[in-house]
Amino acid sequence: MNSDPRASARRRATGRVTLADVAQAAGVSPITVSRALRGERAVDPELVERVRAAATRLGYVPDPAARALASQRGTHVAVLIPLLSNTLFVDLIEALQHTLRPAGYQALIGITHYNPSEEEQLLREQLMHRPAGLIVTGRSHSPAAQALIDASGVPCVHVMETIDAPGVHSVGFSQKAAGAAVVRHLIERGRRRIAFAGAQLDARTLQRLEGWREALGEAGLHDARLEWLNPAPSSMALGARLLEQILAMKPAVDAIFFCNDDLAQGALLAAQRLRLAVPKRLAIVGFNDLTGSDQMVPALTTVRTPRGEIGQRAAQMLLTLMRGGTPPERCVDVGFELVVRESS
Amino acid sequence: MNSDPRASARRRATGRVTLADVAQAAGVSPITVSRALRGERAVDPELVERVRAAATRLGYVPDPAARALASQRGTHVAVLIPLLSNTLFVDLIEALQHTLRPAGYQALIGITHYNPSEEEQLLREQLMHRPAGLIVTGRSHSPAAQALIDASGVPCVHVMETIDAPGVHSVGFSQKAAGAAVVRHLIERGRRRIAFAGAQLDARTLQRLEGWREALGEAGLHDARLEWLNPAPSSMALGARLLEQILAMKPAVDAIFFCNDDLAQGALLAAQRLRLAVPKRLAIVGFNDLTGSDQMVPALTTVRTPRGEIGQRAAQMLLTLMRGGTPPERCVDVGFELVVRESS
DNA sequence: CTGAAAGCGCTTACAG
DNA sequence: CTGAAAGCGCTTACAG
Repeated sequence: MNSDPRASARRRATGRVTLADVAQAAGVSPITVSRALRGERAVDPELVERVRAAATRLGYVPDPAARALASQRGTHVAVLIPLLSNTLFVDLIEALQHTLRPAGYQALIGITHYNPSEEEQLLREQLMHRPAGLIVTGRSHSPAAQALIDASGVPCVHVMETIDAPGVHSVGFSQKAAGAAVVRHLIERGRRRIAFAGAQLDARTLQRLEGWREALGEAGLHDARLEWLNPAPSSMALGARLLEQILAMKPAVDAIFFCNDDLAQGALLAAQRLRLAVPKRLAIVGFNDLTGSDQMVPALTTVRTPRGEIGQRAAQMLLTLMRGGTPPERCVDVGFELVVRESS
Repeated sequence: MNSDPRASARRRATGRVTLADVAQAAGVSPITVSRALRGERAVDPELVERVRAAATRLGYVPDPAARALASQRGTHVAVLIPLLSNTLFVDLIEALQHTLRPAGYQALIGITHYNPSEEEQLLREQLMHRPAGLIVTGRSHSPAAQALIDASGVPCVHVMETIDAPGVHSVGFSQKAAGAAVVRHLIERGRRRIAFAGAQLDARTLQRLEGWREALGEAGLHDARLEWLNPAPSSMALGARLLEQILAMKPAVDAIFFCNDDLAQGALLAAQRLRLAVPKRLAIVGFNDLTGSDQMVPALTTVRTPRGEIGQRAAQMLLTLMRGGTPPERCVDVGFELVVRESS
């Protein structure tokens, strides 16, 4: 409560207000200030109050670099996603930041482009910066990447898929079950020749394919020639091309399940150019319920994937892990929702 | 050149290889290692070689936190953009990272949602982390934000617009000229009642509007009732709604310039539902050449904005600034390109 | 061109 | 529940 500025806030050469300044102003030791401000360990409530007041009065702002150096742990969370051009991941990022920022963590975004070696390289870079936590899309691609994560000891949550393995934390949904749900819906509507059109062929696409296979198999409708797999990146243009290829099949298909909405949107537009009646002659279903799918003509049937909820719950789980706690569940399934519109 | 591991790399408690270890192995002082590795100041080439070799041999990795603490400057660049859901900014981010990462900088992305107070809040947070540099979309919205930037002394480059003001660095193009170019194209094609449909109403949208006004004014075709401005976020659904509203006008319009491609795409789909002949009865032009615009039926005429080049050149300019240099130009104009397709 | 000293601002054990 | 000491790993002036 000293009002002499020289005594209450003796500044360093940098002009910055430090922990020591706050300690002096509050009449306690620096370490007590540190503990009081972080809420770590038990500190006399009255002291906490005094410290808080002094910190506010002096305009104290902790230095993340000093904290990181002393604690050997940064204040940011590294987030590895395949792409930013799929709005799926944009929604995920927004949700993550929404939960992480108020807790004092910055998200550092790394884009892997679905490339295992880029993922590994990014992981190496990010880990060098000692992140407090890690969010990774799906299972790591290369064993080397997984080894890096394990060796780092940095808490990690995998998102988008449910991964039920010891020591692995994940938030997502069953991509396979979602794929199967699409097929069952189409069968219910009387479709018999249901093609699967996949691009990129990343792990999750293949899991949806697995669901497609299983559901068709159970109905006795599976035919391997109905699998159209293209490793090129997913895009509207590719969807248009896939549609044309699949239409050339004999016997004709009566439905196509595209592994992502952008493909399905492109196919819908191509169908228009070809004057192909959707859903009358051909049903089209997408995946992810991306922007614009509800605007298409006809509106696209798809699977709504709760990436907002995934981001939020993954962030919460990571927060628990970073504080040294144990999350209630190691593998959280947030489910999915089939959105039936006009195209099926 | 000591091969005794104990002597050549005496580890700290953390097990980390430090500058001191490298110094000892190379037989020089730590500060010389620091300088040799950073390429700062003149160091005897032979020593540099020895230091490099020792660092490689020991697997030395600099600690960003320690560097940040000692130098009072972080190793990351804060990037402020309005949204990630407009792929425009995704392309920008990718280009920025592509140039920044090899130079050893990490991009920290802040999303302002076109909200000045969020921008200010983010700026405050980011600045607290002492970024090495700053990338901001357009002119800062609030004077307070600009003041924060100026006071911080952190090098800053503004992107997307050309801002020709003293002390301001920018890379972009003239949004106004681009808006005018669209209008001139439509006039050339014989259109006379050309509406402007804008959403979000951010600074750059208003600059395009300015170009629209000017070009129409010069042709004696301006009519204030042709301005349709909606502050809601840009989306396909809003584009559809705007189209319907504008179609109700009397006398009828014969062209609409949408300030962003997603609006135009939505309008194109709505036109299909309404069985409105585009471009015969109505020309539609968008802006930014986003994903899918070339796939629309009819394909969308738009303005291709070189965000990849903007990102790359802005990063280079910032790199120069961060190294204490002076970029050759303070305001770089990368231009734009009218892409005439089928909808106009 | 090179180095010894001091310091950046915080936190981690270790005591009490 | 609180604190004195040491240290995290680097860089900034200041000398020479």
